[in-house]
Amino acid sequence: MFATVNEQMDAFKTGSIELLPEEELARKIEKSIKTQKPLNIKLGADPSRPDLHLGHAVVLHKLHQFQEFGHNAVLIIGDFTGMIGDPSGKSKTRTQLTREETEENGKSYLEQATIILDSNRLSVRWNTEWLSKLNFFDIIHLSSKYTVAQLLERDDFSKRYKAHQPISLHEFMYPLAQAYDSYAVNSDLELGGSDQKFNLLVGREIQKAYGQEPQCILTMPLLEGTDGIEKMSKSLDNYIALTDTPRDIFGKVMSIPDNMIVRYLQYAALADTSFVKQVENGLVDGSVHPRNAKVDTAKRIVALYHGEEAGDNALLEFERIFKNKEIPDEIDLFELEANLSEINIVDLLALTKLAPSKKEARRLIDQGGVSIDGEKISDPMLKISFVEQKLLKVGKRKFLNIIAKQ
RNA sequence: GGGCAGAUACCGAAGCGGUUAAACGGGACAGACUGUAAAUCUGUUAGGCCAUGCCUUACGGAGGUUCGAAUCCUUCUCUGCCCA
Repeated sequence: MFATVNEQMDAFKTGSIELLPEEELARKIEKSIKTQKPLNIKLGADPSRPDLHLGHAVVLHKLHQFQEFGHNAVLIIGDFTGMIGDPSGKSKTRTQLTREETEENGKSYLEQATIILDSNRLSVRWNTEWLSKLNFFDIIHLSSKYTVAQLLERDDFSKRYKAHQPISLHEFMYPLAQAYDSYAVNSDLELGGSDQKFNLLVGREIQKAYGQEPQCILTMPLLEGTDGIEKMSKSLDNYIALTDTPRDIFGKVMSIPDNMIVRYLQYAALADTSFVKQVENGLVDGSVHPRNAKVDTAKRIVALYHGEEAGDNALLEFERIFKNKEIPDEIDLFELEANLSEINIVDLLALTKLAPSKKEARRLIDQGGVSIDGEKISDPMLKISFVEQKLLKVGKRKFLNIIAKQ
């Protein structure tokens, strides 16, 4: 049933940043082989952002790998902790969510996570189950196991502290709550992004304090967003969502800076280590053109979520639009009310939401970003009849067919 | 409990009585260029209109002083620092 200790260790370490402590995990794996009992691999899900993207996928794929080796994935939906708000990596206090929001987001998270995870070897736990039962005494008891100085060691806390920025007490409780989760599910190993290292380590301390064998921790890199600088996140709008269309995934990957190609190839496309090396070297010595490497990476990522064929199609579509400046395969149709047989171009842009306001619409026209059936529009007062269907194009990638209802 | 400092557009940050829809940087958007939605360069970046101009909102909230305030005063909310 299980692969050897060495095989597992090598596989798990691949692509990770830190695995601590290694010998301890080796021992756990050994024991699991001997007793034929899978390990509990914990991953905490933050339900404050319900849209999963390729950044989350890095960790989810790693968790999936554990599943493939026969281990038990324990996905914790932080519906309770979501109401606290994880301060990790944030310079500001996070907004707290309501019960309803976390519940809904948690469900949506789960749906998206199972795009990657094998739902057969997955147990899903909502941490309200145990955290909501703790009374004030329990909480004080829990907090007595950790010190303020220890908490202030955490990078983002100490930065905020030094910069005289507020840190609310409840934020201090977050790592403890997350650590308690590890105890509650008897975690053998907790996975997380590298920014989670501190929280994961607190888990070890708390497990020990509660008389449980401490978990190992495995951290994965934080994938940069499409801007190539900040980590991928929804709030920075530099993300590629798991549920994005093939066309969007492809296009967004093409928009990453060239120096991100290798990283995306490794962590988003999950290419073999040897192949990644090969491309990396090729880019350095010039034998691989960055555009081609990027196209390949984009194709692989699309294929990962939508299949090979979708990857190929996305490439063809991309070339058609941007290389040959043709129009895409499928364009949405917008039907104008029949009484609007003639409409002003500015009104049309606002009505179709291709421009957020009429003022913005005028600006776009000014800048030469608007065309109808390939003809650039320069007069914002222009009225157009849509008795027969026409193609409206805004910017480089917004297309919409317009026709008046009969 | 007391003293001090601060809150500016998507973000960071100037401005400290008028010519400020608010410098500058980032971001975003558009254009040019390109074997890329890379890089680079240029421009734009509150909303509305019977529009070469006009109107409405906008500098934490609410009042006030003034011909005129983001800029001065009062008060409220929030935050940091120091003292207890």
